[in-house]
Amino acid sequence: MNNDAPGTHSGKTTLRDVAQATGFSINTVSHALKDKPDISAATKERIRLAARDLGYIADSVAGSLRSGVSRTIAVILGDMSNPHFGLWVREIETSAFRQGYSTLIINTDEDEQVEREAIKAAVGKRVDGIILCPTQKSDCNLILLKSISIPFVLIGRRYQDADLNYVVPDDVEGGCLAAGHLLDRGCRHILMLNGPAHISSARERYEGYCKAHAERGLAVDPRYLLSVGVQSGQCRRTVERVLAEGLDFDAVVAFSDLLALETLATLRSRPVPVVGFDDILGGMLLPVSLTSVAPDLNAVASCAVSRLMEMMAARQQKTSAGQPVQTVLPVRLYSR
Amino acid sequence: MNNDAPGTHSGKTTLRDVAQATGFSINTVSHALKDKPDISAATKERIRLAARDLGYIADSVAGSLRSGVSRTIAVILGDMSNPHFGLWVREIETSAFRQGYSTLIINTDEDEQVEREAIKAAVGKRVDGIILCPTQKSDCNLILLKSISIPFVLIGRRYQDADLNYVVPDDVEGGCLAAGHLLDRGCRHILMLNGPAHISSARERYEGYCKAHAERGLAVDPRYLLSVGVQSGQCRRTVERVLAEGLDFDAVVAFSDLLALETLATLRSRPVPVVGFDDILGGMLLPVSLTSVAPDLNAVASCAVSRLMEMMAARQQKTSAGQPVQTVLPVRLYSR
DNA sequence: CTTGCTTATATTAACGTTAATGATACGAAA
DNA sequence: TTTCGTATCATTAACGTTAATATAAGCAAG
Repeated sequence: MNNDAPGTHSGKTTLRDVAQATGFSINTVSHALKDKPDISAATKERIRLAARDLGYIADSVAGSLRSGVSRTIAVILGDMSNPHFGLWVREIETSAFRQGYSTLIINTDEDEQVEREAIKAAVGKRVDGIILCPTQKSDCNLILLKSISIPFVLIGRRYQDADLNYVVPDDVEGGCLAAGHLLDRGCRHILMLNGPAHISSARERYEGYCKAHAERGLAVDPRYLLSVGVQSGQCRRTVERVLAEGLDFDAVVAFSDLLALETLATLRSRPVPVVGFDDILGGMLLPVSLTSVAPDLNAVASCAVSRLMEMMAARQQKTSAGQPVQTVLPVRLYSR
Repeated sequence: MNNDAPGTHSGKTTLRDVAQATGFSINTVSHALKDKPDISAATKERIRLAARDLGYIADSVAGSLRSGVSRTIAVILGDMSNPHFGLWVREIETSAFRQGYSTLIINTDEDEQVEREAIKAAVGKRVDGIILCPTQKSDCNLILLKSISIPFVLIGRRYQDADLNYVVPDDVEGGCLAAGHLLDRGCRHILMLNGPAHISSARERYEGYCKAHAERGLAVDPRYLLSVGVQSGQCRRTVERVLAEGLDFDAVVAFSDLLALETLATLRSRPVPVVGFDDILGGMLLPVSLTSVAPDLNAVASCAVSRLMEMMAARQQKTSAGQPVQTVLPVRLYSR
């Protein structure tokens, strides 16, 4: 026991202070507060009391440096103020916090360069795992991420890569449900206001859209596929352009509920059925009705967290993380 | 130069690896990569190249431990999936990231105990600053926060405490604007579906509500003040109860746009004017119209970040943070 | 009565970085 | 020539924790 220390101590309480106060060694204090089995119950109690009295808060930065684990995860995605992503982040953070993990959030604004910096920032912060909704503008950030040996799970978007872990909704089925719903109501010219083609979910939803037509022996007119930026206002302009060009449509499938609602707002006068995605109205109670295709958003998020936790645990125990897990969650059509 | 190292190296690239590769000392490499002035340009360039080739990513955990700054801030609030908070977090994160800071987000669900753990987690992670929207159920977490010498800024809610730094909208004026707008339209029995009374913004908005009446020589009937939990569905029940009880009202001021929209949905049949707060529809384009009182939400968030940055800078330079800054941002009434 | 095992604690070293300080060489000024 | 500053780089120590290892005491078994 040689905690020879300067009498007074300026800053915050450290293990050393608690050690001095109790007469135990720093290591014993550390083990006691971590509830390790090799400390007697009486000692643990004494130390815990002293720590509480001194207002000790463990410095997890120092702990991380030594142990190599930070109990922090990073969530990297386009824009968390988008309700759809916001719900994910909320669920991820809550779930992680309950398991003793902190959550670092980074918005990429769908910018690949920002995404790259975000990944580097997360790695530098020594996060134990990353949940990423990739921009998918190219796969070079994916390559970067794979080159670093940090567990990560993709959410909402995926690559054709058997090594990856991801959790996505069944977007093919989703597109099929959305288009099928409208086709079965007699619509024959369904405008698809889709997301950018580099995003897997956009491609897959269009695939489902085509499938729904094919299943009913109907042809797909490619003129009805339009790509819309996700920024607000983009949709209104696109719809107005379509109207001006005189392309005739009797229904709309939109890439998100936000776009769907914007479409409804733009088409206010003419009552065209619109189907969106993500069911963001499910949690609220609004004076609008909207049909929407969605998975259980919370399930997607918590599934991603679970898988990431498994991978992080495996890594810590130096066991293999096992086979990649690729989860495709079922979607439903909601009428609100 | 004695970077005697084992030939091969398992894990990630560290300063030592770059030092070995270039023949410089670890310290020189560190200084070069941090662009300190005491390294020659040629050396900096050589080191930068080597670092890039080796895929070096600085370990900010180690850096934080040594330097005492983590370049991380924490945002602690009720529920970031609430659009109003989501916009704040989004703005805070983006603004912080641009200035080289990472953002830790913690949802308290308005639970005081969780808030306490959140603060401790943030302190343990050695964040340089905290932006907090306090639950205000009591002020014991505020006392905790003040006892730790970490800069923090309150956002959206405040205490009567001259020592605190906060950024809030002008809620008194907001309540006054909302009620005044309805009074001027001839409404005389304005139901106020307010937030819980322990929240400062709820109290202040009611103060404004009363002020608007007083300014017009009208009395306020306290039966028209109702407190509503912020969880979804609460509002519907409250409104239905009011209707059942036969309390007569000809307008509604709701504590948030979400509550306002829920009220509109509940009152669908009877067209009662409703005013909300936060103008969350401002960024979207929805097929609903809603009158709302709000500050510039992004301004609130970026103002909080600016002030926090100032305080963190002052702390780092060991200068005083100066007088507390208490910002009350103007609000406007928007008709969407 | 020793040997060996278990329990409870202490000691040592290390994580990767940066602050503080040291050292060297070179050129300018005395 | 000597001295001293300056520019450039190296060395040392420290941040606070935890893994690994050592030590001591107590007790059971041979």
